Amino acid sequence: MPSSAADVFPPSSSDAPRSVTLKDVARVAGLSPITVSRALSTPDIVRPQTVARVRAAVELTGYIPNLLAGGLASKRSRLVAAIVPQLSNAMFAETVQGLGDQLAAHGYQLLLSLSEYSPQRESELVAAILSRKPDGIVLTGINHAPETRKRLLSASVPVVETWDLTPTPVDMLVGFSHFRIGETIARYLLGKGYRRFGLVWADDERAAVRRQGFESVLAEQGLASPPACEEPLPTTLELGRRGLATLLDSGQAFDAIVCSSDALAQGVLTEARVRGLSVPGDLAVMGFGDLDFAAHTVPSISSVHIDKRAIGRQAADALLARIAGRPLATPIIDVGFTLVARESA
Amino acid sequence: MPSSAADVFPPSSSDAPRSVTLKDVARVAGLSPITVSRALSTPDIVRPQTVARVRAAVELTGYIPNLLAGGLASKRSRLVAAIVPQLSNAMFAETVQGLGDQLAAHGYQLLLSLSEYSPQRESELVAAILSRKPDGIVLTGINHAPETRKRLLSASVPVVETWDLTPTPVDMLVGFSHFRIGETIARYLLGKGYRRFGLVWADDERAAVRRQGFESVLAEQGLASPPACEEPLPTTLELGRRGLATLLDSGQAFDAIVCSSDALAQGVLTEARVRGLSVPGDLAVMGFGDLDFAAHTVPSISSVHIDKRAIGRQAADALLARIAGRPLATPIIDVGFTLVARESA
DNA sequence: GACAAAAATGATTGCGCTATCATTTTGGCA
DNA sequence: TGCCAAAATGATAGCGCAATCATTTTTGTC
Repeated sequence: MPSSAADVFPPSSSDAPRSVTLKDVARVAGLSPITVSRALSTPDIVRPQTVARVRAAVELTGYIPNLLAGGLASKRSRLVAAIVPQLSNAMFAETVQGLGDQLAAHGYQLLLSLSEYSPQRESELVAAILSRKPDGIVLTGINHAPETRKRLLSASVPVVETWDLTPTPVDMLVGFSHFRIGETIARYLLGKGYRRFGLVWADDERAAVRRQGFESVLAEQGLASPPACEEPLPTTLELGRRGLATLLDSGQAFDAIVCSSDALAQGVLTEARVRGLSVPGDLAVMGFGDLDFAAHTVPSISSVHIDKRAIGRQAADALLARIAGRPLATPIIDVGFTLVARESA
Repeated sequence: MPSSAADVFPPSSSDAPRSVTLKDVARVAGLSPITVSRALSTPDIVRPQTVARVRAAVELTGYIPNLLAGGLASKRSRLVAAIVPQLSNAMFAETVQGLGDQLAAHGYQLLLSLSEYSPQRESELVAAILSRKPDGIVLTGINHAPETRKRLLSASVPVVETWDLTPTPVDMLVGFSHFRIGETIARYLLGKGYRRFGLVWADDERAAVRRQGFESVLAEQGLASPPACEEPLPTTLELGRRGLATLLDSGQAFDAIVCSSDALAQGVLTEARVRGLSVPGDLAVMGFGDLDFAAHTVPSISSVHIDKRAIGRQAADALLARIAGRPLATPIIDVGFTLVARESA
């Protein structure tokens, strides 16, 4: 039962009690504000009994520090910002989870923005993010608007690019080579004797690089680029089904379908079953990402494993090290990948 | 190829050029800082030609406002914080996506924290969040530590609880009734003639309420609480398979398996197929959440549709209205649910 | 117990911005 | 043209905290 409208008017400004500040705590504790500040942020340089007095006063007053003020004064915001294309994509959701967990474990908070795969949008987001003076920034991918790069550099804030690999990151990088994944998949499938490939592929930049890697190996063997069905993002089981349907209905013959994601592969598996095609007997299927279901479908999906969560965790570690002034062994971390051969290919 | 260690030492503080401030822009534009501030935040009360001069100076200097300072002075941070249990759970990822999109469209940024389903952790996160002086807070669920509620109220910040329903929210609420979902599922399945139920159920608080709703209807019909296999979070296809296996191996007979999520249902479907059980012929299967794949598996999964993204969007709208001082029609928004009958049950 | 060194605490100042109030400029109208 | 109200711009102060430097207290040593 909704309450009356009167209940939901905003509180008038007068009834918002002025919030408790350091000064209030100091008064209650009988100390100077700066000592209270130290007792809370660097208790090791304050006498234990003083710290105890401060703790008691904090408890009594219900004091919650104001990080806007603290950040302004100290130039450290304890905030890390991340931009990912979408959260609807389980891959990035995992990375954000890893990033968030690791940051929280070190007292940092996460400011999250979604770029929807648009460099233009990313550029605006970076500007908005920089206004919060984050201690670090995590980006997805390595292709940014020129403006983005310029802004990041002039802000001289630690940056980690993720989910891709380049010798020339803006600053630091935690990722892997999509091109090599494409090559690896091609060699694996060729090695198993497959020759008539079909692609069910998402329309994204990193998937495109995997495709280049894949086709480069085919080219070496004198094989032409295979027919492909391109799908929008985010990839789903439905799109995978439709992708296979489109390929098969084109009248061409295939012995292996390569997908740019496990969700697509699951759809291909489903459509194949509906059409009475056995996998991998009639048709092999290859996925990418090794999502949680890949190992447990029937048949299980051969895929490429990426430690999605570790990307987030290591990005956090790289930033935290840089913030703490610890030197990094290397600014470029290649988390690698593993082709996981299962039943489907 | 990693560069040498020397490349990755943190920059010394001396080479970080002092960043451009409002004062710098004012000097370049030949105006006072406060006029520049107005030209940027409330251009309608500044002469167009003055705004243009400011714009030019901003462009020239590459000025990026400092929202820490702005927020401290104005008591408005343009920040909204959200706490969800996990991002690995596609349900919450969708809600966060909806929330983030809507906030971004109105110039707000999202501070995201993960509680891992722990009220204790949630309580700590709320304290940490309040230090950033967010203009609004979005929580998942309605059961919070007493400390949490106290902190939120004394901060007098707009709050939206989500994903559940209660007549007594902390402030505002956007959700739906889990109990009624349980009842609805029970009535639907009883109506189709199923009587020998088995549950594959996640160990979470809201799922538990759906189960109560389900069992309450069974009790009305004089039916006992069905056998259940409890699974940890997040739910996966694998856990669904294992759940059905456990139930069947217990030697009992079932005509319908009810799952607390679509991922579990997909696993049950898979395990049933492996065991040669036809769905819904030998065994009906019911999911929850209507994830993207539910409509496209074979057989398709009967489920309960929740507009996950709308929860985020409407939570954002409620906060934005409150922040803008607009009265809300009601502080409690029930987004409802729809049982979607498909092939599996 | 006297002294220096070290540890603990305090006073002042400024981070960069906006609220508030004061002043100047502009434009409309007789 | 002159006057007044309205519009535009400016000066001042303060948001809450920590960096910096100054002062007081404690500790250890002979």
